[in-house]
Amino acid sequence: MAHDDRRLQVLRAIVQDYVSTNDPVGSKALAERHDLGVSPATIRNDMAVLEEQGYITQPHTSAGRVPTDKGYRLFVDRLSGLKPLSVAERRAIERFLDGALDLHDILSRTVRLLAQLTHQVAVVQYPTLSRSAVRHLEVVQVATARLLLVLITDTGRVEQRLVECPADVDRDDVAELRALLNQTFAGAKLADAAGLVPDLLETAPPQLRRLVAAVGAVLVETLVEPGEDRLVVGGTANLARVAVDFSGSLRPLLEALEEQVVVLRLISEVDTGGAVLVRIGEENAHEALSGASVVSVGYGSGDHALGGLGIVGPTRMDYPMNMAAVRAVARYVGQLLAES
Amino acid sequence: MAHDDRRLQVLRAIVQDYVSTNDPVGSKALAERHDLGVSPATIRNDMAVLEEQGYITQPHTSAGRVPTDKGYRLFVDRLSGLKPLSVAERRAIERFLDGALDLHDILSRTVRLLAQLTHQVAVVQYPTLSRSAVRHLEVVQVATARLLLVLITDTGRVEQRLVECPADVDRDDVAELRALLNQTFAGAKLADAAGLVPDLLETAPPQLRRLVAAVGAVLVETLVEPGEDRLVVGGTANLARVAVDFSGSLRPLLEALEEQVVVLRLISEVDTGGAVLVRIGEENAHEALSGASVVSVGYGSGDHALGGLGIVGPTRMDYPMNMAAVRAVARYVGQLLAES
DNA sequence: ACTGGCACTCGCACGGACGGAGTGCCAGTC
DNA sequence: GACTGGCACTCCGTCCGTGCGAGTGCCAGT
Repeated sequence: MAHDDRRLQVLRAIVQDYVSTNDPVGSKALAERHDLGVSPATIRNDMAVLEEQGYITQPHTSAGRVPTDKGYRLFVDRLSGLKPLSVAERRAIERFLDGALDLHDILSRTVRLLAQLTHQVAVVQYPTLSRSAVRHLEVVQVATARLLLVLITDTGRVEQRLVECPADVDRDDVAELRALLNQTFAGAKLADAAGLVPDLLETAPPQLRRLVAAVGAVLVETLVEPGEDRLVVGGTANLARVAVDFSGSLRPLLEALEEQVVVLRLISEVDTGGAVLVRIGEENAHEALSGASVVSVGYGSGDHALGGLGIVGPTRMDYPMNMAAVRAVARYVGQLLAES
Repeated sequence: MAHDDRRLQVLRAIVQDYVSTNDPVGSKALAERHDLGVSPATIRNDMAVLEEQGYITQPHTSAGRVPTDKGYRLFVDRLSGLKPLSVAERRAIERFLDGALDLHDILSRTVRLLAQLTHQVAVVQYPTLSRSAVRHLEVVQVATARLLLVLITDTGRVEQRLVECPADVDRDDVAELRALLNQTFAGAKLADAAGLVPDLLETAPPQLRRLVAAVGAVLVETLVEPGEDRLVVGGTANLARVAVDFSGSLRPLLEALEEQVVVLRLISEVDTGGAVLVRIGEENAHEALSGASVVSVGYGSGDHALGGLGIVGPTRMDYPMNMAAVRAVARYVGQLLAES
């Protein structure tokens, strides 16, 4: 119907204006700035309906309208695509990320890049261990009864753990252990690797048994423990700029970012195949994020995701732009990790 | 002289009161809360002198007095010691740091601990490479003409670099290279290690020459490049609590923390033997820190420092407490790193 | 050298008035 | 039936004037 359609245009216009001006938007201003082809009075009627349906609200009687979470949701789902990045922005992505030295460098550049592109807080998750594969296992003897186990994955991540051995360890045994470990695990997905440990125990030569048991235990712990999933956070300075959107108190949000609970949101979406996920305001279960939106997407090489990255900002944000930026950066990072 | 002495007591009282209340402190309140043994009128005279000398100032006529940077400096240098930590605080340090898994874990725990103890932003520098020694060098062949060089230091830091080789590499050569590298570098201070590369080139068997040259180049780069000095920052949420001290705008400070220029301040003091360094307000050359103070100290095992750690907060902070906390944490971290 | 008293200065909180932006509703028009 | 112009109303934000309280500087007295 003609009405419904125009009403959605009105909603879109409200979201766009409100995002750019931060002022509740009134019917008159709307009629002036957008070619809706109707008078303010008509727009007022549409607004009344939109308000009744819960898409917009008034901060107080006789103020302009402001989108609700539900309004942003509709806007994101049906009223906006992804705003294509400018050439300058695309070039910035390449310039920023090329020449990274190692994994940590890639991720910290990514987070700075995202923060700069979107002017929001950027969050990047380290590649999940379980989705990558073992490239190499290294064993270094650091004391007579102490080994350092270093796990190198095909995503360039390096994990290290100290292993306390039950007894003094022979040099030759270390070499043999190293060979045995690599023979067993090289190329295995980390998710599967833990399951190989029992086999390893069986096939190990007798004199290595106890050693393998100790190392195996630590290895399993390293492989399955997802608590160590690290996060890189950047751009918190951008929060100061939009402090007004958070009713003055940045505290809970900063705390949440440090607690790294946000990562749970980022993680819970890796299965979707490359779609950008937007969580708006109250949709974020966590209370500290009730005034914030999270735009996230999984990155990875090829079909499976290695981790998530995204941004956190006020619900009043430029969704089309941010969604495009997040997706573009994720794609580029995915490529980069596939190469190295 | 009696006057001078009492004037300093007055300054100390002003700093203490102002730090705890955040209100400009007046002569009457001062006389009530402290046993200075004189009347408010006398205190007023002292205050007038202190103001003339530049130790305190009035926000506006007929308000109380507030310490200047110079006033805080005098307070720190001559009027306060380090407030001993409570038993609970000491215990918290142990509880927090014991059981750390690896270097990154130690440092991120440290930064959280410091932030929690001081209620300020905490900053910890990764151990400087040049001060630590090589524990092990690992070479992993990741493609026919591509090696991954992993450097493990005695402080538990792991650095990794890809090496592009001039030609395909033989498996046996990799093993020989590994042995050669460890034989040459094991135990060497990283600062000295770069100097050993030429020797290595001379003594290497002929068939390894080209390989050693490629690896050596990357190794030198890794050893001398101090730009990679990483920083762990935490407790930024604490800034929100003291936002009022920064005239409302946290922006520059947050930006400075992200730019990691603060590390320069932290680094520039490692030579001093364990003394806590305090930089107050304008003493920090960087403009964004003009309203902030930095309390820092070097940490390390034994005589030489491995890196710096400290806190950043408003000039209006509890210096005795924060200095004590920073020193205690640095000592504990130093011990911890010496053990592992 | 210190003290009590006193006049003076300001900043700040309170409160009323005002203007403006925006709304809802209604009668009129195409 | 959908849209429009007009109108009365509401309410927020701002401005301004006032009063109060805290604090000071100075001075005369002990």
